[in-house]
Order: sequence, then C-alpha cells, then structure tokens
Amino acid sequence: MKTRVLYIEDEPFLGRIVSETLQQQGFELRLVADGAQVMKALQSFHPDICVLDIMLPNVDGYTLCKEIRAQKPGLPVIFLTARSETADLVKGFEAGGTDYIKKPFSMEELIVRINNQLQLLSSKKKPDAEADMIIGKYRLSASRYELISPTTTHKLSAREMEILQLLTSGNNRVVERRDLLMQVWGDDSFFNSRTLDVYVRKLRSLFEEDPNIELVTLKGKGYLFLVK
Amino acid sequence: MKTRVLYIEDEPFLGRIVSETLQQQGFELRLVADGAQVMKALQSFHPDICVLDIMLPNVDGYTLCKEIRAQKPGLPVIFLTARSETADLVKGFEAGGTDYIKKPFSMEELIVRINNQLQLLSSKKKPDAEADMIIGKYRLSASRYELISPTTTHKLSAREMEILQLLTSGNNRVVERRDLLMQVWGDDSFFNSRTLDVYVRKLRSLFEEDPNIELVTLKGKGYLFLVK
DNA sequence: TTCCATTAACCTTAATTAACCTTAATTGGC
DNA sequence: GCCAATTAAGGTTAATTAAGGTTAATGGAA
Repeated sequence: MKTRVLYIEDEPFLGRIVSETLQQQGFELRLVADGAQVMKALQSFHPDICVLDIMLPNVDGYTLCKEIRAQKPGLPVIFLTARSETADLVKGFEAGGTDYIKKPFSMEELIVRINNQLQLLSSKKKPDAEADMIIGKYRLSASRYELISPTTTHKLSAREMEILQLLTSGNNRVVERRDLLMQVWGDDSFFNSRTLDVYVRKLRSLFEEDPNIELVTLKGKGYLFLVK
Repeated sequence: MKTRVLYIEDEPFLGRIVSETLQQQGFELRLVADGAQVMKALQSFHPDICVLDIMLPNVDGYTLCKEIRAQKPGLPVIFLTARSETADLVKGFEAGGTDYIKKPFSMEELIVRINNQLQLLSSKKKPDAEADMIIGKYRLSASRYELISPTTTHKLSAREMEILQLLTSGNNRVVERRDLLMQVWGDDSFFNSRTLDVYVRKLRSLFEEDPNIELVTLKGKGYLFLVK
C-alpha cells in the first residue's frame, strides 16, 4: 500500500515539482495550497505524513502544525522553510514538528527524511507481534493462533487474529475503521460491506467472560479496545 | 535524572565547545575521540542518545553507526557533518541514523534536535495514557471516552468527546465557533448547519448536575466553558 | 464434510438535517 | 442618542439518514 503524503505548499511551481517527484517515487500525494483546506484533507485523505511549508497565506505554518498535532497526535510533520534562522527551527519543533528542512533542499534529502520519519514511526508501532500478550484474564498466543482464557482455549482464524492484533496493538488508542479495512483487506471495495462487523461481533463474544474488557465503537471513527 | 549524551568527535576544539554548552544545558556528557572507545562507552555510560561526527580517524562514522545500531537498536543517533552532499546524508540514514545536521550548525539547532529525538523516542514508549481531567464534580476520561459524574457514567461518542475536549482544553478561554467547526469537521460547508448546536445542547445537558459548570455562548464569537 | 469468509436481510443507534423558536446585534427613523 | 423593526446567530426538538450490529444463510477451499 502506498504511503500517503499531505503536502502543504502555496507556491505553485515548487508544489508541482515536488509533488511529481514524490509521486514518481511511489508516494500517494495530496497537494494543498492553503491552511483552510488542511483539516479537511486530514479527514478525507488520511495521510501517513505531512510536509508543511511555513510561509503560507493567511495561517502561519506553526499554528497549522499545532492544529494538526491536536487532531492527529502521532502524525509526523516535516517543516519546509526558506528561513534559515535558528529561532524559526526552534519554533518549528515547539509547534510539534518532527523534522525541519531548510530551503534550498534536494529532493533526495526530502525523500530520505520522509522515509526516516516513517521508519521511526513504524518501529514504534509494532513491538514484536509474535510474543504472547496478556489481555485482561486472557492470554493471546499469536504464534499458535489461540486465545486462552482461564476456562477454555479458543482457536482463532487468521483473519480473527489479524484484526485482534490490530485492535490491541494500539494500546488504548483508537484504531480507525478505515485503517483496519485497509490493513486487513487492502482495499476500499469493502467499505460498505458488513464483513468487519461480523468479526467484531465474534471478538466481542470471545471476550464476554471478562467484563473488564470492552471493545468500544466510535461511530464514524473506529474502535477502541479497552482493558480496565 | 539527566539525559546522557554520548558525543563522538575527534576535533578537540569543537568537542570541548559543544560538550560544555550541552553540559550547561543540563545534559550529562561523555566525549569520546575515536571509534574504538565507542562500544565500551555504550556499555559503561548507557547513553540516551548519540551525537556522532562522521569524519573520524580510523573508522568512518557510517560503519560506527551500524555497529551502534546492532548493539542498541532503539538508540537515537544524530550525525554531525561538514559534508553537504546529499549522498552522504542518504548514507547516514541508511546506516541507521535518526537525524543529520550539517556543519556549520548552531548550538540551538543541536539542542533542539537532540530534544526532538528524545521526544520521538519517549512518545513511542508510552502511546499516550492521556491523563483524566477534572471538571467540577465530573471526571473526563479521554482515553475511555467517558464522563464520570458522582452518580453516573456517561459514554461519550467520538464527536461529543472531540468537541468537549476542544471546549475544555482552552482553560477558560473563548473557543471560536469557526475553529470548532474547522477542527471537528474540517470544512466550511458546515458553517450554516445546526449540527454543532445539537452537540452543544447535548453537552450542556450532560453537565446539568453541576450548577457551577456553564457553557456560555458568545454570539458571533464562540463558546466559553466556565467552571466556577 | 467441515471450517472459514462473505453476503444478505433486517435491526439499532449516532450523526445530521429540517423546521421552527429565541435572543442578541444591527439598522434606520425619529 | 433612543428605541422599535429587522436580521442574523444560535437553540430546541423531532425526523431522517447513514454507520454499524446481529443473525442466519450462502459459497468456496482444504
């Protein structure tokens, strides 16, 4: 699946060059020219990373970055700027930026830094998927495809396992329904199918024994796997 | 506890300047002048982060970085280099570096980038166990999507939670209606819809139990969440 | 066959829209 | 400047629509 880059740039020429190069590199790109559209793009495009030019009309990049951070806490944001003053760089990181590139920059540098941010992120997302996991009074054995409760052992199918891992790996984080569908089926043709719901139902019934475990639906967003 | 920085630099003058400045900033520092000592320092000093000059006698920085990575997979490594060629930067990241600073650099930049790396690291260790918030005689659990009053616990929907957080996060500050609409729906097509008002109504009714809590409308401006 | 994944049909509830009401701002005549 | 008329902003409630839940049936591979 392609990595989605949200690129916020008001200068049309630079915007086009950079966008095209990134697309050639296999990124899926959304170019947005002013701050007002950014929040909308976050909702509809679901980027994996933002590249944000600081000099924008209307809103300044720092404020925009803070808003992005408020809405998507884990999303990497790379600042792009002509300003070379250290004070700006400091402001950039304070605003929640995760990297900062000074203009003029080479495309290689941008690509490498994008990949670096994504790698830092992914290494934090999956901390060994194979080890057993304790969930309330259950134990999940990923290698054996089993969910072991004090009274019984349930065999899980590949799909059940995959979905359960995605739901639980988020450590009390909302797992977006879209992401789930994309990760498991890698496709949007499932977006109006009920298949995922059937699995959710199954997982819920598996955890019924322990009232402290709850799989909460956040309509329009996703799911939240809670263990008290 | 102080943050431990392992700084690998062969040039004595630069090494001293940088070390002293970092120490003044409250870092605990170990300066090491050649590659051979690095592995030993990793064991004895237990650094939180490495700052690594690429131009070293005997070993080159990339190789060294790979060795560090092999031994301490999670440790951030910032490259420091006089070479401005993009190819070097690419090599740096390939070798497992997590950031790359070109000389000449300002001390502020180094400090800010060190702190940024540490923060990225810490945010990956604990994926946000967002602290509960006390609102009058209620407690808001953002991670569980619950508003807990002395008498009952209300489950909140994703939207309700999002709006309530925006309203309360501003510490008795006016939250502009426009901003709310943008943050939650990321769109201006909602500017003449009544949806937000319906949520405001809902939130007000949730807080009815405590007369000291008031969600004030400032017509033409926005809302003010007041706790007496 | 048996097990798993998917679809189908129908149900429930959150999110949004609609219709109508209330109140704060603005305006315009005096 | 004062005060009613007007209008735009927001409130309220109910109806609608769209997201998701539930259960059973179908279909396909081992």
